[in-house]
Amino acid sequence: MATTGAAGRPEKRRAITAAATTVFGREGYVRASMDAIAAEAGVSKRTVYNHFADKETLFLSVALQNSAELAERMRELLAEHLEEAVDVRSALTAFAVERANAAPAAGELGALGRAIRAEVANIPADVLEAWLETGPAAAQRALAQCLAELGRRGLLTVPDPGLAAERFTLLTFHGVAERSFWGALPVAEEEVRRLAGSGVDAFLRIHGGPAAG
Amino acid sequence: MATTGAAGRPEKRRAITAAATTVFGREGYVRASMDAIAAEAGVSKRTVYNHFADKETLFLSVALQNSAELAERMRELLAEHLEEAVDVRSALTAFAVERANAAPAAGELGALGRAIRAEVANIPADVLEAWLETGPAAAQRALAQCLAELGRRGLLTVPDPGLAAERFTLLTFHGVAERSFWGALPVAEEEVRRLAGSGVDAFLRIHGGPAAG
DNA sequence: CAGCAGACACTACACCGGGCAGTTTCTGAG
DNA sequence: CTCAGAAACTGCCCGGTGTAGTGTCTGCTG
Repeated sequence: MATTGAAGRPEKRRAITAAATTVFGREGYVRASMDAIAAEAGVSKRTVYNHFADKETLFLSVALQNSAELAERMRELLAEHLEEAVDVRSALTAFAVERANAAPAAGELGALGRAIRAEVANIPADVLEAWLETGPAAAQRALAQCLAELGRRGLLTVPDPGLAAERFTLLTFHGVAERSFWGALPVAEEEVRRLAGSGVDAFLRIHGGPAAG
Repeated sequence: MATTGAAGRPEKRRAITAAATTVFGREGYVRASMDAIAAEAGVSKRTVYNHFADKETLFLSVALQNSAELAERMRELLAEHLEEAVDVRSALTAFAVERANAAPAAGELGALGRAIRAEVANIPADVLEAWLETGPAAAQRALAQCLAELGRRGLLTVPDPGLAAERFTLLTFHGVAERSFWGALPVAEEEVRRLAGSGVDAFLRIHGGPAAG
């Protein structure tokens, strides 16, 4: 078996998960072959099966690992841009641009998310829930906390932080995600900036300053 | 041969495209098998290949056909709900709910869109562009026109119809689409209504009435 | 009758998962 | 430090399965 325990050399295991993330992200679950993953990891296919029971187990494993990394990256971006913001508009805009550039566009992290979204109907409900919880939902919670703090400091009007976070994500992020098909196609930097700016603009009309309701 | 011309009996051809839409939508491009499509159509596999050169041709063909139908359905919804609206809020809300229920959630139409989004990296650029143009982009244009008309009638403030349509779609539609993974998972009717209502609420704070900017 | 559809077998290929024998790498005892 | 032994890895193999696409003959139908 050796699906989770400390079986095998950890270094090989890491190489395998990294390779699986790359290949699953590039090809999608069905197209990705275990041979390709083994080759990408510089490891014998037999070794892959020493570490992971089967293809599905490997996929779900890297999916969960990936969602945690993605949420972590989100927390970093939040800390970098919003925690000590003074000019809310420019801080939110910078955050939105970096988020849009980092999460779906570039390799690895967001690419695997695309594979997961494509395969969602074939993922066990409990694993999917765990993925949502440690990834997207955690990211949204972190964003909500941050916005609430900005509200407390009087820079935003945030009666419902969860709702505000949802709106911010929709307005500044989903436009880019949709346009790039979650990172499958490139989106010009200029376009990202335009969408983020326009999104922040809309967001601030609803939640900006202590004047709005 | 016989990829597009009027080869074969049109009735069989329709059965094949309908079956392909169903199976591709349910299984995705890679998992869907030509045998399954032939069976679903109640037709021999040989007949499928008499009408369509290969799997990819069949997929792209139904993709384009589907996007046109989707845009048409959108125009119907717009005409039904917004063309003669008097109470903007309730009209927009009703439209948003029906759109969210129709497009991604239910079968056929939106399901194939999910397959296309999953396969986007393997679709020829010109076909993808054509799909975008006849489907999502056309739908957005129709919505923009409608919002512009509401603006002309003084019910909304719409300086840039295209931008307004983009925001409306993001706020009232993408939340549901994301939550249901573009129709792969069911979303409770109540949840749809909540998201649509909250989205319209946000939209009206930006574009509502002649007072806003 | 002419062309299209049906049924069925068939080729060619890719892939998952595992078996096996030999080799490398780590560990721990002397 | 040396060296045996265990554990992990490698490379190649094979079996089973699923699938795209084709060949071919028979039969229906306009």
